[in-house]
Amino acid sequence: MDRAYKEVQQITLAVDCIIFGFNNNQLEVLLIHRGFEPEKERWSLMGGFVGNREDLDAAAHRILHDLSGLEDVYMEQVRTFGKADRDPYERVVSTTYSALILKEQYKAELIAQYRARWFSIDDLPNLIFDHKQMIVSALNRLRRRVRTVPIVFNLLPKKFTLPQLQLLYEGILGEELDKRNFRKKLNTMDFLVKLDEKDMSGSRKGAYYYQFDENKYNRTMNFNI
Amino acid sequence: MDRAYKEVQQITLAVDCIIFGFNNNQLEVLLIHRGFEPEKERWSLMGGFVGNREDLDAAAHRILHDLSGLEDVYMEQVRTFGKADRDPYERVVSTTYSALILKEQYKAELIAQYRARWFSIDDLPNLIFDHKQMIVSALNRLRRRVRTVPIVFNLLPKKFTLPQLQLLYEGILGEELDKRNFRKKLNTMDFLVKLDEKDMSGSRKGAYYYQFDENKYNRTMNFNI
DNA sequence: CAAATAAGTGTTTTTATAACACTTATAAAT
DNA sequence: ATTTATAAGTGTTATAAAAACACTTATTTG
Repeated sequence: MDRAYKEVQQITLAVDCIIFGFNNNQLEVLLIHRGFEPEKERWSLMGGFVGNREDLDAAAHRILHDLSGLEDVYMEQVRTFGKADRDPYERVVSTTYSALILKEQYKAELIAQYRARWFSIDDLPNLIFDHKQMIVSALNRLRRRVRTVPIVFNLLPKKFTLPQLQLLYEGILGEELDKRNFRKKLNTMDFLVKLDEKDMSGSRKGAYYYQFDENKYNRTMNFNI
Repeated sequence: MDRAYKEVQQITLAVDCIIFGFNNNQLEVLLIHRGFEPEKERWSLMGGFVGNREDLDAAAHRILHDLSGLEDVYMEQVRTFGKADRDPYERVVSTTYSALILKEQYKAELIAQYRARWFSIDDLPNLIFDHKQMIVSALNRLRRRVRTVPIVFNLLPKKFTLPQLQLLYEGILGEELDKRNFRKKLNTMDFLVKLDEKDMSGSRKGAYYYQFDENKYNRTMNFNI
């Protein structure tokens, strides 16, 4: 191939995906148990290499799709890790992307195929390279973003209850929220639709289901938790 | 060289620096008039390529130093631009870093050497590739950051006046601030030291000089404009 | 029908932000 | 010397946002 900048060295470029899910009132990350070299039998993020004619964003989506079967997932670039020795085997610069998925959408057979597992963010295994740091920075970003952008609904089924939503926020933010203040805010923002169906599984009284109404949200784009 | 991931394509990796300065109550960006191909005679950010054994952050500092003569500059990674066709000559992925420098520290001979020029952010020339977008995203980040981290002092001399500081904030944020509220906030945060020397150049009354006291700031790390 | 349990609901207090106008120190002009 | 012009400096009130706080209700189970 022709090279316009001939003297310049080239570098292997990777994408690593921090895939967040939610379960048992805990924020979780999907990790794979590497059945291949290098670093065989250790845990790592889902990653892959960027093709020479491939957009960086597209590479992230392709890798996520290959490793999770998911398409059309909300994903954001986090940051690029470029220490020369971050991968001891070869110089690899890696850009991280973070995705929020509903765990049930993740295909069980892929879990088996990649020997993947969900880990609570409070209880991560030893990870290869700088993957721990990558998760930390993605989590920090997530904690900032969830307060101003309605992305948490990617982690919940279409119908969810307010206690569920609150537990999700508490799980992500790592702090407890006041039930009344939380609901008051949601109410004033006015993008949740109350159904007249109840989830009876979590309590005797039952909790009403709600849905996120994207159109209502788009009218104001006002979001602040 | 040995390659651990043999089948993987490699990509040219660049760093582009968005160097902000402040003058005439305006936030400015340093651009170079390219005297070389490709895109000769057009304006661009200061950039360069990442060496194969070089940390990404180090590359950013090296490039900044080469093109500005500056060392020990406060610099932050902004984001990575990776569209396959962003550089029409060759596939180049570029990570942007943003720096804030005091214009007077920038060596005049380098301005000549690189045919560089400061441009007000409200009046940018046509730029190559996606450099306009890069400036926009760095500016957005800067606007968020200046409110919670004391980085503006990089754009001011050691001794500065409160009117100067306020004009700087107004220039960065692109909005006017209330003088009394602005000063009240600074006062409660308590990291500025008032000198008993006045700057008489801007008014008849003269404005007291202040200094940023990093130790005082570090005690509370409380910053919010 | 009593007990247990999580869901649901408003008001008050506190804190932060926003709005607002006059006095003062000095240099320059007369 | 006196006046004039100019930007620097200074507090209070009003409004909005965030935080603190406790009881009632619907339903299941024993």
